[in-house]
Amino acid sequence: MSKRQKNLSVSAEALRKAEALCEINGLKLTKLRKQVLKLIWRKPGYVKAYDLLDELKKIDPSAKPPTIYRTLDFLIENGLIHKLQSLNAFIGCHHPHEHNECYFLICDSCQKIEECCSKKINNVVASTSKNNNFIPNKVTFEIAGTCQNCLN
Amino acid sequence: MSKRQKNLSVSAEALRKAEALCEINGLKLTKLRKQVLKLIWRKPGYVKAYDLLDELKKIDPSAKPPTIYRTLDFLIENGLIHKLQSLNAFIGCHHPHEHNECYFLICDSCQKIEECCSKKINNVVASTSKNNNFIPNKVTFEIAGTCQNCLN
DNA sequence: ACAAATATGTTATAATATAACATTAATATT
DNA sequence: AATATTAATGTTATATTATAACATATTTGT
Repeated sequence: MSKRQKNLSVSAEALRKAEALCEINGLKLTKLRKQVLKLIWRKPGYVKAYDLLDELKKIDPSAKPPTIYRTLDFLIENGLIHKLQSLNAFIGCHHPHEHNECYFLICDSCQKIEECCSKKINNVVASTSKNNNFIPNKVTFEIAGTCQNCLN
Repeated sequence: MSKRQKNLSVSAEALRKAEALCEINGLKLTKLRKQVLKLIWRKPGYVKAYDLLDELKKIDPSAKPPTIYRTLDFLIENGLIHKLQSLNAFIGCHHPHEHNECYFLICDSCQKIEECCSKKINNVVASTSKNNNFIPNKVTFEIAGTCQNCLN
């Protein structure tokens, strides 16, 4: 399977998951939201908001910054995508609603992102919070560095 | 000791540490850099770049965005302050150069920041990276939520 | 004293994001 | 079905965050 084919199937799978989840949860995955989600998945790595806006404009020339940012907000709130805080960028979530704590390995060299979800990390977040009498709400955990592929 | 006094002494201590470290490492803590570092420590929580710029302008009316951003870059590179990626904000480091991995508990309610450094977290970063054949460079770990004080 | 490197000054603009209000579409209520 | 309510989208304007590019000054090394 070619890279492009693989990406297409990942994207299609993500879209199906998103539709199913919105159905179940009574969320409206409108035409606009679906288009944006599709655009996000179309790129192999992460996407920047204004790049997304440029893509969207090709479909809907009247699109403007609030169009994108509102849609991103919806997708983030409902766990369909994540914001990478250290990059001001966005990326599709591979397992929406399974849980809400995701961690990222960001390759500085090839821009690829690895989404990691580990019990160990969750435990550390929980224990760190507990030790400080802190009630966690949103966790940002991003490790930038070099991926295996780029080391060679 | 009053809150203000405490803050003053924390700030003074931080400044002394910064001076000592720059001395040792052959870094130039110029007048501008020291002023900015002082302004950062003067606030109890975190600071935004343009707020800092406004403060700096009171001392030096010719200050402009690059003045602040360049100075922040120097301070970050040399471990004297941290950038909070999820807030686009800056905060002084309590233990510059002791190590470079710091984690933050950010109270959404009172804006106070707790700087946490834990072996456990370092271990998780190391093991997560290793499991993914990833060489970590910069870690962003920020937990937003509610602090003990704000729960009551 | 001179060259090179570093730091700062200055202008302009890029990149990221939101406020505020208008309109349209979907849903619920009578 | 008509109406009210809520949710989504459209639109204009502007706020916020950050950097590029080039000029000048200061410090450091030779």
